[in-house]
Amino acid sequence: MNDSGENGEKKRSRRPPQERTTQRDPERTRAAILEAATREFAENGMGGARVDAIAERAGTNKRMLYHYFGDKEQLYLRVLEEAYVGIRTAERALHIGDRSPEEGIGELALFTWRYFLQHPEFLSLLGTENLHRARWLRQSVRLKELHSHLIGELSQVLEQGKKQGVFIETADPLHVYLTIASLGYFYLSNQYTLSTIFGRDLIEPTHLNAWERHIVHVTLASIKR
Amino acid sequence: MNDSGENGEKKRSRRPPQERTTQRDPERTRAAILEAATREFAENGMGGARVDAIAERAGTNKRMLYHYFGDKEQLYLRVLEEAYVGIRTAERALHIGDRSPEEGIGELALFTWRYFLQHPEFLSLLGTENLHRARWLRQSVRLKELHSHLIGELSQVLEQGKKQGVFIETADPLHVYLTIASLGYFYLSNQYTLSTIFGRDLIEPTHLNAWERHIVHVTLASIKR
DNA sequence: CCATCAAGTAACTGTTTAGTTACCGGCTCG
DNA sequence: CGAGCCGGTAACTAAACAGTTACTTGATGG
Repeated sequence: MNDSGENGEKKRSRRPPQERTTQRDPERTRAAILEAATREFAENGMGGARVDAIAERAGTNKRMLYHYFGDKEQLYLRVLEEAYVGIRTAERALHIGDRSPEEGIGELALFTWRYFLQHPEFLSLLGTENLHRARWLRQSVRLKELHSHLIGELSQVLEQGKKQGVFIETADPLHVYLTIASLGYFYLSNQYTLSTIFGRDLIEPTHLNAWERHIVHVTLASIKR
Repeated sequence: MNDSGENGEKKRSRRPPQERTTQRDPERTRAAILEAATREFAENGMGGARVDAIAERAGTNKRMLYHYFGDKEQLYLRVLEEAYVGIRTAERALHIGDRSPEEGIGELALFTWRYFLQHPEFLSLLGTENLHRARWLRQSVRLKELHSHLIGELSQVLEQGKKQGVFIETADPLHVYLTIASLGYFYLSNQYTLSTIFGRDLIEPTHLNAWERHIVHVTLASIKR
């Protein structure tokens, strides 16, 4: 490229002042990148996210990002994995089997709705990943076993309800979970187009509360005898 | 097709042979661009879609695309508008008020599910548009009035059902539509991540049929007295 | 007390991309 | 018939982008 020439004894003096309080902290830098990447990917999708923007948001630069995560795709996969771990971990803490079957299902529905409401970035990441037909998620080994627990626990609650005669015999655990997730996901992730075409602001607290009650009502109505 | 002589007398001769059967047809070119754009935007989102790819898919080139549609954003909005017009037009042809209220709602649920199933590009476009918080749809004037008809007709059917004593008094038209749309949208648009994490191929005909029955069952169970 | 290594910075590079320009040729209407 | 318009082509350009390189700084164990 270029050598010293005029301005100094060293080979290349590209270095400006550097005012930054440079406290070194690998863990913090790593975490900052992950959090910044979560927001950037959630807001812009995989294709729209900018590596420069992630580095800037994290208060660091691209070099560190590539150092810790390899490349954009690997960083994205880490973000996605962490998002799944987040919801499944919170879900486990519910212990839906501790109450009556009806209460247990109602509680799972409430939890799912509220988690979606408080974590819009999770919904957004799911949307992006599905646009790409789970291209990155499929490569993840960590995620597969994380979900058998959910279906297992839900299955037990349903069985108990059937024995007690409160649930119909055809109730299926996967269907029940998909019903709950559908009603929460669609309402929130599509709120912008829906609010526009129907001329009603779906994110208003009144409407949010009404939909919360609706989800519990629909879920239970579909499995009660 | 080909000119004569030396071909070097003009100022600048950038022109290679040109073998194409150049039949001029503005309407066809326009339609081809729109269809190609629909596929490209659906597959890659607004950020991931490539203008060059659209032109190539349409069997034309970028110049024509900019000539007919202005720029990438305007083309995208046209694609989105056409997609909405498509589903709402097909929906109107149903005339859900012609049968019994229960049959009418069931039919709307079936129609919506099957339309989603046959038009994956529509679901994908909705996802992209919501990622961007309806940024482009909000600019559309054409779309607003298109949706009042749907809610109006649905409202009438529900009222009739309430009078006949088959539906509960609290049934709300927007909620009923959102329920139907939720169950179809989530299952299909998230099929890739869901199939991956639950280890079950949701697109298999057996599962599709089961979910179709489930949607009708849930919808009616949630409003029947 | 210095050799070494990890954390960090910013400028650079090759490629891709949206959008533009220079040019071509068939059809129609005066 | 011929002028000019409109549908069409391909090469060009400026900007943006993912990923790399050249280099600096601070801490620490021998």
